[in-house]
Amino acid sequence: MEKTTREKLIYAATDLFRRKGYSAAGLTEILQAAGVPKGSLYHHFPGGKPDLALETARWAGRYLSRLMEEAFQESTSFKEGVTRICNAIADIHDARGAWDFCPVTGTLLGGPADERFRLAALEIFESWVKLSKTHAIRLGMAEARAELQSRAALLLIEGAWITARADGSADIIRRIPDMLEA
Amino acid sequence: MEKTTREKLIYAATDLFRRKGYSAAGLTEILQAAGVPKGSLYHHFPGGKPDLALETARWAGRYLSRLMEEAFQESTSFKEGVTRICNAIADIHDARGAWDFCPVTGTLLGGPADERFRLAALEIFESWVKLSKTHAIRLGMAEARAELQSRAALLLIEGAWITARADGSADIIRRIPDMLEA
DNA sequence: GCATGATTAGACCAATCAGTCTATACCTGA
DNA sequence: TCAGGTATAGACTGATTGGTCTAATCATGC
Repeated sequence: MEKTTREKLIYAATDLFRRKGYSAAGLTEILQAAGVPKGSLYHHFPGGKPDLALETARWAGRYLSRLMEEAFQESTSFKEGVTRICNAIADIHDARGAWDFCPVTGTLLGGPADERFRLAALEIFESWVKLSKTHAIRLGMAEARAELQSRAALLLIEGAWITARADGSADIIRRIPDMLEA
Repeated sequence: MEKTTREKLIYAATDLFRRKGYSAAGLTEILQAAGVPKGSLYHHFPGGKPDLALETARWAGRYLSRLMEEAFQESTSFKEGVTRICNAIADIHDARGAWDFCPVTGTLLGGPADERFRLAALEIFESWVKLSKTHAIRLGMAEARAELQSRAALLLIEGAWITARADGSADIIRRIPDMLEA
């Protein structure tokens, strides 16, 4: 399966944005990693770097949504679902040998103080909470508690994504499930 | 009390690093905000931007440690301490009218993939956990639980710092105490 | 095989980046 | 009042930034 130019750009950008953040990741650097000339970037993303970042974050957001959906589908309790998600994210960290930002954080919130960026990030975060809450209720949790637990899970995961970078280890991510009911 | 040049630089850098992150905050911009010429910066911080960032993060780390220490001193339970801390942080957000990064995150983890940066951030985070854990035990919590709850509090606060930026509101920070025992 | 729009290719540009350097002003102690 | 170190001041530099522009190439329909 041949990757399209657009996909190459999004993959390379995802990688660099979450490793270095929006500002520190240079356009030339992304282009080089993608093996794509500058002209192609501005053909596919006329808005330049911000356009690419927005699209990249949405793509990563959908990727993680899928990961979460599968985790919950296989689970018989909310905690089991969160455990699967955390293990999966921690495994990604370990496999990369790098402790990056959450792709949404690195790409959007590390970028310019643009309202479009803020809203795109908000939309992705809220979609995750909604997904989690829906499954929590499906698995027997009361609505109010499902809401609070889902938001707590998001904060714990985002926080762990940060401190894991400082730790140089993904261990803290695997400890999240215990924190949810501590 | 006259502010020294060094202090002016650290204050301005703290402000800009947490608002835009290390990479996006330009040196010229910091200098202008501080009202200090370039020569002075390299006199006080011979290592340039990285030196300034390291010092800035440590200063902000101590500031928040003090805030936490006072919050716990005035409290009769762990939850009350966390509540005071969260309210104080949320108040800072509201007072600024901006929803910034945690100063440590923005300054150090938003910076270069330098080992010195990573270790400095780790040291600050760990000092916060230690402080919180000590007070949790003092307030009657068992050691293992004190450790876990303190780490959970750190993750929740760091995570909320991120999502508050997307929300454009500090409300989520005020909901953290409920999550700790949910 | 020719024409047309889509795509690739990369030279080029102004602006900005962190950092260097020299000159001057300031302060303190003699 | 002078000497000498400290600090301020900002012009300047080379590298890099995101973005523009034109030319070449590719694919597709006639």
